[in-house]
Amino acid sequence: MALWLMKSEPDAFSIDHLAQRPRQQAPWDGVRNYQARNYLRAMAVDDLAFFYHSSCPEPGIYGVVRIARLAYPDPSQFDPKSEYFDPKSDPAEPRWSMVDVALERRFERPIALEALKTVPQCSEMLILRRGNRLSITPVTAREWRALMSRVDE
DNA sequence: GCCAACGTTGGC
DNA sequence: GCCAACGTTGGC
Repeated sequence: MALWLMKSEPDAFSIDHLAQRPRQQAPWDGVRNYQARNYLRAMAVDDLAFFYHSSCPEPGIYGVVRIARLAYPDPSQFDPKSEYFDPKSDPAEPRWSMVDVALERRFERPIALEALKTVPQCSEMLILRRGNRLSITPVTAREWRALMSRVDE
């Protein structure tokens, strides 16, 4: 089983939005970066991912989601009215993928970015790298354990 | 294929 | 709002 971190601006889509969806499940659409897309396609059902809020007053990890459906074409790429519309994507060979995620756990106390930076086992995390803009990144088992043990303290 | 210009991201 | 970082675009 692989572990991930998925970033979203909470104004657009937050862990609270996910919690309000039927069955607390939703498509993770709008990824328009090739490397992030490749990570989406590498995900397996039941992989777990941290849900990270960015561009907000308190950036950080707000909970955990489970991958509920394997990557499939993101319909918004073909919708001219969508902000994610991509006129260059060929319906015969869709360029952009998405997965479905289901809420696994919402942290009572989120792990703030500020706190994340102080965890020694997490010093190599991609999210902490200056200028990193990837919205989907792999997380190691060691990083995962270190963070989950903080949550459960 | 190079690379400058431009747009976007995201913490602060 | 600022600014650094980085991906994408497009002229050559």
